[in-house]
Amino acid sequence: MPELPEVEVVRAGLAPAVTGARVCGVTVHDERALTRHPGTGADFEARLTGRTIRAAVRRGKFLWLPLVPVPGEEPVCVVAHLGMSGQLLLRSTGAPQERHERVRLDVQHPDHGELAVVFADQRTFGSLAWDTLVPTPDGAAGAGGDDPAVPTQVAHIARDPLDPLFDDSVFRAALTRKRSAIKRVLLDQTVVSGIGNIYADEALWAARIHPEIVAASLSSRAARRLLAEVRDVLAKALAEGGTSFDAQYVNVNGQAGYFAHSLNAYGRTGEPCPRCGHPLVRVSFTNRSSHFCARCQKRPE
DNA sequence: AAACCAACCTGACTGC
DNA sequence: TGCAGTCAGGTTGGTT
Repeated sequence: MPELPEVEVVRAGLAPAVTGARVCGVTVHDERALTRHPGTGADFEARLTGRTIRAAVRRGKFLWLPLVPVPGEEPVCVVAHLGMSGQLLLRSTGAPQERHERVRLDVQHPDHGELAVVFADQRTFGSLAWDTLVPTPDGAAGAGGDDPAVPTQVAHIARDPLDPLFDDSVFRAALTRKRSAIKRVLLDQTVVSGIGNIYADEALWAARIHPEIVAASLSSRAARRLLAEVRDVLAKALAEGGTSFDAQYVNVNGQAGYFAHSLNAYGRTGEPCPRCGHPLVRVSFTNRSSHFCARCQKRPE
């Protein structure tokens, strides 16, 4: 379930279960889930076993679990990315293996007892990895009111639009320097993080902006409107538990989100635009699809 | 430096 | 029933 709202739903579900919990066992079923881990599966298991989780933190679509420090060691964490089909599930200890289970952490929580944290991932684009925490590039606090640190793998990722320290004027200034299509810029995680194909299409539809307009050609007013719509759609989707089209995209308890019912453009090819009634179109774009209303979202001649 | 594309995977669905 | 082709929520690393 992998754009900002879905990852935040997972983070929020994970946090109370893992904060303060001790990892008493790690099982790597499939090393393809560790493509971003610097060592083998056995190395991952050995490093993590016996450690205590301090929090569950997110930036954009990345999620990480900082570990309680060991004296003399640099700050470390387990960093997770769900890719296209990754899930983090909370299960009872000893629960049967999930269909696409790749890694299992058995944890012991001082208040909640034993629990299994299962990483399942059909397409294996997601991953878990051991990583060190480094100071945030801007020196300010990381996500979730945590300390000013991010995993090295996340250092290049911009703050997301729901981060209180996201700088709107820096974002708008970046747009004026980009000659590529506005949708491509929205999907560039080094400019603004957390937005994927669904919410890019939804925000552009809401702001009445054609996805292929050159970013730099947007007026300051249009850029402000777009950012406001990005925030609005992310917040609404989060409130609805995220977007689920099938059983792949679920929270830590395996439940789907409801936002698919509220989509205005994404996946609605041929249906009438909810605003003007003109049929929505799907256009191939960057090896994926854009959905929009050609009447409401005019491309300049 | 910025922009683009192929590659990494599995599974569901469509049309012949 | 089978088989080929298409599509799916993302990121990276290499090439222009």
